[in-house]
Amino acid sequence: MGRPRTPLLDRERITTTALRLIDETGDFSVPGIARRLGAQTGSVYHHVDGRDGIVELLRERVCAAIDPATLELTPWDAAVEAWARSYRAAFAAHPRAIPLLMTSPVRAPRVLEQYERAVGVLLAAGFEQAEIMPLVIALENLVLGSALDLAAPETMWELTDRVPTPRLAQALAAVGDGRADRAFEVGLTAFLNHARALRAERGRGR
Amino acid sequence: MGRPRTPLLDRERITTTALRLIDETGDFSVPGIARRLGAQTGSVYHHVDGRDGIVELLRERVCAAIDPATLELTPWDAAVEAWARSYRAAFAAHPRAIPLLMTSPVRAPRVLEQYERAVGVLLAAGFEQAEIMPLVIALENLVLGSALDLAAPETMWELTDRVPTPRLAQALAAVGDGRADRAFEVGLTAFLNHARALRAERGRGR
DNA sequence: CCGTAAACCTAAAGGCTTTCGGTTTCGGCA
DNA sequence: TGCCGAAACCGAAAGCCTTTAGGTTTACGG
Repeated sequence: MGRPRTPLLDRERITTTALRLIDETGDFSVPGIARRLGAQTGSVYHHVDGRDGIVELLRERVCAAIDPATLELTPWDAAVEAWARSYRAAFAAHPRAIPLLMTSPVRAPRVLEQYERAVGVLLAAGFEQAEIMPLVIALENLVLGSALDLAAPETMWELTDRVPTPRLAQALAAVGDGRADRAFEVGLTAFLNHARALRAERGRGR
Repeated sequence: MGRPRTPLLDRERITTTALRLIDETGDFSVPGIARRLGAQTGSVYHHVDGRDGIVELLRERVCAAIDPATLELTPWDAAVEAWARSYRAAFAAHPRAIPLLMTSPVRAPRVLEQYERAVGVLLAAGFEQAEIMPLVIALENLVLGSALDLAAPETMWELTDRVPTPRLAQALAAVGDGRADRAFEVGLTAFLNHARALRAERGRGR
């Protein structure tokens, strides 16, 4: 025992292992990570700020895949659309991590920066202060909601014979596999059209 | 010990206690329920199908507040709008329960029936099979997403001094308390406009 | 009156998160 | 070169949780 000649653990490896566990099993635990890395449970706590700290590292890792350049596109609606797509793609790469990330506050600097810049884009586009957050939140709901649906492909609704739902079953069959993606497209188009209309209205008002 | 003269536990009381625990603390546990009801932990399992069973009872209880009559309104978009509002209001009454309900499959018959009827409304309105589920899912994302934001009012984004986010902070301040509600309104309006446009397009095509 | 089912208790297994102290190794400084 | 503190791991344990199993008392139907 004692300090090993080559370190077994570091934040990088802990994050990678946690993400792998989530991709495979849908969840992670500190003992699980330690087992995979050949260490004892307690040792993990020397590198990481508890379980919640690992979740925050996961958020950073997953969100690193969001392309920051999207928010520099012009015009503003192209930026918003590209950002939303990149945002969603990042989460779609690790669907089972989404329930974990949705229900804890965002502390990750990289993510906060992105929101800061998104607000900047909408400000520059001429939206008013008070209507910006509702727009951002609505967009976030859209991204996370459809990403969550991606996490539970089949079992979102558990149709049983006890409750007859023929039309629901038929509609589900008609849309096929990519239903979460279709829902995202529907929501995104609706959002963008509405935002453009809002802005045009504001332009007329001045 | 042994069987008590007046029962301590039943599904009704277990559900109520669980919901109260969630409203107060944000979570529930089987021992917690048992303590409140003056029983032992194990006894709860005689009435309920494990912890997941309690979650499903909670879903039934929360969704019982959705007004089924909304889906009988005409025209179709009035029905959809009223349903969405009632759906959201039901969840908003117990915001802290939402994370629990979002991440487990829906088995509750009452909820499945509602979706069945919602599909029926859209079918009757003339939408095509393949586009119905995307619409329903997009609406569901909207409702649940904004309800989730309701659950974590202040701490959704944890602004720190380490990461400067002046514009985000200002936008948050500008919208004030009802930001989740505003986001819902934005999303709902966008959704309804888009759905109406889709249907009109479909009507022209025929 | 008796047997069975219901409802509760006691007990325990096994998992998880987190903390604490002990032990070994490494790196810098005299 | 020698030493000391910090870093990194182990071992152990507390305290929580979920779930199962078996024992005990009460209620009810025949």
